[in-house]
Amino acid sequence: MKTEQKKKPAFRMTPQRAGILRYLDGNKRHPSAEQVYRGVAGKFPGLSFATVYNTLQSLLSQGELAEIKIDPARSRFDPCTSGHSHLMCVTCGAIADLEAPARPPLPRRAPAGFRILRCNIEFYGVCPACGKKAGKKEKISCQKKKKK
Amino acid sequence: MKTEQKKKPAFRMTPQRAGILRYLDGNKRHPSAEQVYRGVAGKFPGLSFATVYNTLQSLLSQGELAEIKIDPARSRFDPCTSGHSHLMCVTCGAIADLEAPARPPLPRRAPAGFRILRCNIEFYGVCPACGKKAGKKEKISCQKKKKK
DNA sequence: GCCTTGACAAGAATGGTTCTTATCTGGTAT
DNA sequence: ATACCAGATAAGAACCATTCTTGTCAAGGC
Repeated sequence: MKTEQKKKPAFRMTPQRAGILRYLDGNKRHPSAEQVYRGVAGKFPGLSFATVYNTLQSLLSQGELAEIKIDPARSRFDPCTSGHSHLMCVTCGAIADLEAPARPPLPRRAPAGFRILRCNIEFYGVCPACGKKAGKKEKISCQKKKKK
Repeated sequence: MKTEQKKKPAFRMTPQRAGILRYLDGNKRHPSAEQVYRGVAGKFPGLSFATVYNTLQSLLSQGELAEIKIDPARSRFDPCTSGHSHLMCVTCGAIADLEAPARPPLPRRAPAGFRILRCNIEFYGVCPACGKKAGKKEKISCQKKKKK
């Protein structure tokens, strides 16, 4: 029996995955799955959405990638998993990093018997570019545009 | 002209809306749209999902209702809009209130030019009931079951 | 060189939410 | 009272991000 020594055939590197990894590496834009797909599909014309999702899931479960749940419309991903928090522009959807990890302020009184595991903190605001635009046009509601 | 004195024909009370309001009033279960639908449809057999969503949207824009974004699979709603934060059981999806508003720890260094508007804090954990079950069966992953 | 295992592409399926269309209703002005 | 009109409703289609299915393919171990 050699069951325990072949425990890691899990992640096989393929051209598609290499492309996805290259796209994500050092990427500070917090892309959505579709952005990853579009960013990589240029070099891999046959790339499938399923491949992107599968690869992202693999990376998530390996801890190589973080899923950011700040955008109500879709998941965004961050190759930097250092547990920082994020700030999203409610107008254009851009996401910025906040270096302060926003120390989880554990609630003073948790409901009896509840065991708290983790907490998410997300900040929302207006980015410099959108703030400038809004300043000019006084009031603008570009919420309708969905940023991909 | 009496244009300015007819400024509020906006929200017309109807039996369906009354039913939805009655269902929500004092409801501490943080129901999803579907739960609202099912809770009210008993008394209004012809009730449409669109009516539920429309009514919830009206209440949201009037500030009579809060949308809770703690559940990744669907929106949940809270008739109590007092700005408290929430704690969700990752196993069964139950949501509890945390009375401490979890004082928003504004980040020390916001990215230059960003104007911060608001922040969300959500807590995740295991509720007493699920904690007890998990204690018995040692390790259980009932994540697959989607609580409606 | 087989054979198992994981990866891939393509597209269907899922599920929550929104939109569309036609109909209905209640209040207002006539 | 009656016609009219804005808003509400029902029914279901549409939408969109994500997941699942199916069949095919390739790499590594034997």
